[in-house]
Amino acid sequence: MLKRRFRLKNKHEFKKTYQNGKTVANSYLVLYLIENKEIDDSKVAFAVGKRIGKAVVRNKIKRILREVYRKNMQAVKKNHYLIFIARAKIKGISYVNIEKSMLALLNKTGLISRK
RNA sequence: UGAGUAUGCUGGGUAAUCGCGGAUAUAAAUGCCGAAAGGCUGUAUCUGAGGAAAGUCCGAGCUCCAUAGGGCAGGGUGCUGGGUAACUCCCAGUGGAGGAGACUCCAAGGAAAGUGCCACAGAGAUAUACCGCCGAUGGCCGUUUUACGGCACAGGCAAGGGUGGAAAGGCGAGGUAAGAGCUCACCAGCAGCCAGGUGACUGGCUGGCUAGGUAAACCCCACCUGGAGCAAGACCGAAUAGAGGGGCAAUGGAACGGCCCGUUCCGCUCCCGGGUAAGGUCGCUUGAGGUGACGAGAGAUCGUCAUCCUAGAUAAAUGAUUGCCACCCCGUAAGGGGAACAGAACUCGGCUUACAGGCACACUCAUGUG
Repeated sequence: MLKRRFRLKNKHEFKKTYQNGKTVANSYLVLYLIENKEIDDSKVAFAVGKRIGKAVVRNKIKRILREVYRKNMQAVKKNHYLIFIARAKIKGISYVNIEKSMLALLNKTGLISRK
């Protein structure tokens, strides 16, 4: 899990990101993204809807997403709000594939430099 | 040994690295963010999901609405006794149903208060006569004429057939023209009395002879029952503008689960200086609490003493990776694979549903051996 200051928490932050943010997606994830120069770091949130599965399944996916983000957050550019939304296909996907999927989205938007 | 019945428990262990929530301690700055409330960092130690955390189906605590009030309506429960804070739960019994048995299951008050319904079939479903039986009595006819035979007209019957889940207790004997509780024995059912039991009820005796089912159909009877819920609710709190307390008067409106009562508010006036949204803090975990011993009880459960403190998040922490041991599967082996149902959200007591494995104890039936 990330520390609190790297998490997106308030309603207005969510609202702003959903309404004004850019969107990119692949088959497992959707990413909402907006730049905010008022903050020093980037803030992130993960949404896993009820369509994905029962509580145990959803928790598991959230935790994997957080873990993947945590490992790669050094490379992510600052001053952004990010929201990752899990899509139905993500069920049963391994840690490695989720990591690939997330990195692909971050590359696409230029938030991290391609290795 | 096999098949089964019932009860209780368990729901991998251990170690390492990286990471997160909470508590405590400590350090750094008269620091940073914010209007304020409040929050932010490092280190150390401790601690961090379940038996169902689930479904949200019952019952409570707690909070606010009036102190939760009265009547009606509505809703719930429904054999007996006990347990409990309470229950629709639990325990022990009674009655009924099922099973060879251990044992299991039951929404188990009232159908002679009333009403409704009982499809199809069938003549008829609280009511009948289709087939049928009889035709003693009365009628008609015949003859060998105070009697007998015939007809099946009046009429009698409900035994048999047939229909049905169910056809006016069952079965046998007597009885009769044929029949019928018409009479009798036994059985079932009903009422009364006696005995036993706290009671549901059980046993016996006597009597009159018969009363269909259905109340998770309306209904009757007895008992219980106010509403909303932690997004309850309390507090802190910019902008903007409102709200709280006391007194007064009259009729309308609104609110308090539906209606009636009842209560409160809306009006005027005086006083006070405070209140709302986003946001934040509290509520928030010490409780009908766990564990052990002893005692009471048939049991549910209760009492006494000792001891322990065991998640409190809020776009919501318990994750990722790996080693060893244990378990299951595949394989001669090296080795490979697997591990259920499922994630706290105010807290308890239950119920229900889901569930890979494993353990303990009691009992029943069958078979074998001694």
